[in-house]
Amino acid sequence: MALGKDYATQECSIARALEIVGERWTLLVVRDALYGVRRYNDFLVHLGIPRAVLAARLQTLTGEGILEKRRYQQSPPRDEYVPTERGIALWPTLRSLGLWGREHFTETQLRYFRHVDCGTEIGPYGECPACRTVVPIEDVVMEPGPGADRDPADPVSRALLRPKRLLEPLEPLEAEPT
Amino acid sequence: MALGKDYATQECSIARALEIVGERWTLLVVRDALYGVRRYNDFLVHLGIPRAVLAARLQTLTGEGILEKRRYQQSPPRDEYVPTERGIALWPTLRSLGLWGREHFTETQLRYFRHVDCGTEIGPYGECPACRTVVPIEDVVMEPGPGADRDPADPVSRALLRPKRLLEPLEPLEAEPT
DNA sequence: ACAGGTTGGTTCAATGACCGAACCGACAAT
DNA sequence: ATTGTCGGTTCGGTCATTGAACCAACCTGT
Repeated sequence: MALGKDYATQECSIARALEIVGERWTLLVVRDALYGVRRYNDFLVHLGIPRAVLAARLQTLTGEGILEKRRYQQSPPRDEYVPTERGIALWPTLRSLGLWGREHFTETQLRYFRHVDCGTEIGPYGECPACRTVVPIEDVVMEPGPGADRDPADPVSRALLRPKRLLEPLEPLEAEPT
Repeated sequence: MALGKDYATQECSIARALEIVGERWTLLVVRDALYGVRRYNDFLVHLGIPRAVLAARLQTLTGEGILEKRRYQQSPPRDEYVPTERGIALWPTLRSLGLWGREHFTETQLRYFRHVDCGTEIGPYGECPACRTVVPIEDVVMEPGPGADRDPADPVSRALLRPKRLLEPLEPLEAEPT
């Protein structure tokens, strides 16, 4: 993570994890990837991240096996970045970080996460309180909450406004009627 | 968090959380606080963090209500930094981040976390698999695993080597016999 | 054939965060 | 009076981040 790059003296898996995903923007890139963002330009407009930083982060994330760069069309050559198992494994951390942020620093709820089978909101440990099972990430549906901006500027935010499963790519991104 | 300081365009509780605890060192300071570190100097030697950065982090953490600065002796005036409820609420996030780091980037286990009532190792969701309950942080005992350094240089690491409950202050810190 | 747009980058100067070392003030012990 | 400890602050140098500009490959429309 920047500068010293490592937490040299730390003998700790938390420090180890932070060396990899602790840099600025990194976890937000992973979050977006789990939300279904795949393409360089979509990350760019959704995050408002400087291009150089995005390129650097995508490179280290693919280097660490958290995202995978995958060619999805030959001409013109276009790549997408897809979360690997290792990236997906960050979901509990991101969920609990988001929960903490919401409970302590946000007035209104910005998004709901629900169990696709029953519509129940996911509990604090990632479980469905109704079904009493841990909900795998691909069975989580995300939808906007009362605090969400109904008319965001960028098309990616707008696409994320309609309910969708996590991990499901946000492909079509059809042009809007003005 | 540094530079832009905020993730301006992000309307997201994860981004909000990262604005507060996403800076370099911050989460390691909180981790140490949960492990029982209380005093400026103990953070300093245990983390190997620059003094100025530590001072800055402690200030923002107390400012955000994550740690509380508390005078514990009058002369000479000495303060300790204690995690508040808001700081304690970061435990699930830190635990799951550490779990991710261990599973994906570490060969040997550096620490065990066990349920004090039964000695069972805490499960991936913070639960005790034997008792089938979520274990509150003060009922978690931390002890070194096979990968831990048996003879670390700084006294704080050495104090953390013997099993102790989380949150329990690591006070005495007796001088060592040479 | 050519202009212009889209995508996915790289380069660069300026800014700001972080680093380590030095310094400082309050107090205690000798 | 000197030395040591604790909890900082200050400071110059280094390194990461930023935003803007540039670039190359390819496509589309005319």
